Amino acid sequence: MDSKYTFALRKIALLRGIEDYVVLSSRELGDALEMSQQSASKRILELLDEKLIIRDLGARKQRIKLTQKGVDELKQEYSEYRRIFEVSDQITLHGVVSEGMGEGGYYICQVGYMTQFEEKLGFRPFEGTLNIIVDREDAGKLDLIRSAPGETIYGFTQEGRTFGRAIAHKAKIRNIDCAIVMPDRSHYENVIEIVCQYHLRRTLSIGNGDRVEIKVKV
Amino acid sequence: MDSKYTFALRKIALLRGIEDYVVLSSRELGDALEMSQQSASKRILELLDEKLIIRDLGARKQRIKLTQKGVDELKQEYSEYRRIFEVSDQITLHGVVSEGMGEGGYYICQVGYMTQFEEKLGFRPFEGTLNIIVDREDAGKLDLIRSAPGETIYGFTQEGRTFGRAIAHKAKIRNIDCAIVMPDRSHYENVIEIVCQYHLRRTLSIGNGDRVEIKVKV
DNA sequence: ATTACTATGTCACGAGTAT
DNA sequence: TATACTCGTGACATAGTAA
Repeated sequence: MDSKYTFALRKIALLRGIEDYVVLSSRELGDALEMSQQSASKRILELLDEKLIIRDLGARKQRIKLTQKGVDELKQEYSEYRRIFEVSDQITLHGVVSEGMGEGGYYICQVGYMTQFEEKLGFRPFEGTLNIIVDREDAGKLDLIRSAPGETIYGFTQEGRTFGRAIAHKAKIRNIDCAIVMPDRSHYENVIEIVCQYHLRRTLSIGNGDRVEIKVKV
Repeated sequence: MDSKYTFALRKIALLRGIEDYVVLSSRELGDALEMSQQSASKRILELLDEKLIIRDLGARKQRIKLTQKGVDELKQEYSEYRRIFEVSDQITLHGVVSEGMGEGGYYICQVGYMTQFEEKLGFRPFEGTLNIIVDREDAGKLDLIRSAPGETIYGFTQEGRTFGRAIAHKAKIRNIDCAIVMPDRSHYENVIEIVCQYHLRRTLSIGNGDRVEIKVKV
């Protein structure tokens, strides 16, 4: 990706062009990018061509908004910066214990997953997962974790049913070894599932609504 | 600052060129930047010219390292990304209460400061500051706070002595209004000073070594 | 006021090559 | 092997201007 494009995208994003359309004339963008109105206009056309932004060209003023592709492009650069400046090899997530839908438990019990967990994480998980709703302010850390390699848990098919690929990241909760398991496809959710050798609710005496801290290795 | 320069700086930083010299041939940099060896060589000369990197040109291999100016340039872009993706209007700092040197208390008692605090923060500070050693993982948040406007507390001269300018950022500690006060010149320290209407150690029953959370408005 | 086309000038890129 | 020079080509920025 050309750095000229992300530079322009970043300036548009700073004007809140991620959440919604933002009124932005080519002159204003030119001022922000320290270039002429003509060049800014051309840059906008290029960004449109690359499908990094979409535009609502009204009679008098155009309104601009980043596409998902544009947002993803910026998130990738943001991840690079985090890798540069957050040198620590662990990321601390804060959140609260949630009921969850019990689904995770059903999935991880599948022998196709279990053997991989034992092999790649070094423990055989308790047959259930602990769901954590991660604090809004830590949502960015989830992207950072998603961009880390982790342990790949391969998918498989059993009795005609498909079980998808997942990525496990080794972690600790109150100094107990565990792992957070994320579906392969980025979900952009703020709920994570934790697998652990022990029954965490009982072992740590925690229940729904309790605040917890998870240290994820990256 | 040209986006081409920060793009190159970022790639060098990802190779750990912030902490120490990194062996990096012009061909390798060219590969990382998706450009020719010749252009990468030219880019290196430009970065040297702008004093964004320094180089140790050995007989066979050159070693490259970012200068402070180069690091600052990247930090500024990083702050922009944080402003984009950490949309919350408050930043939560974690840290532990520290003894401090008692200096802060002497400074803020000066009437030249006190009147400004009353006017700009809406309370008359208790005559002393609470020092917090901010967790290493939250160090980046301090940069983000420094890049926010805050309330400027002007310097003055009294009895031949100069009292410098400072920036106050409104904050809350356990839901009590307070403010963190930072010297104008970036110190890159991880200790912050908190001023508050009340004697925080007594009001909150906290002492040296206790963990606290401060929510700073930005 | 806008956006964006065309013409023109500048400079960035890379091939070839010297060191 | 390296780095980095010269130089031809073209991509990119801007001025002028149309719509």
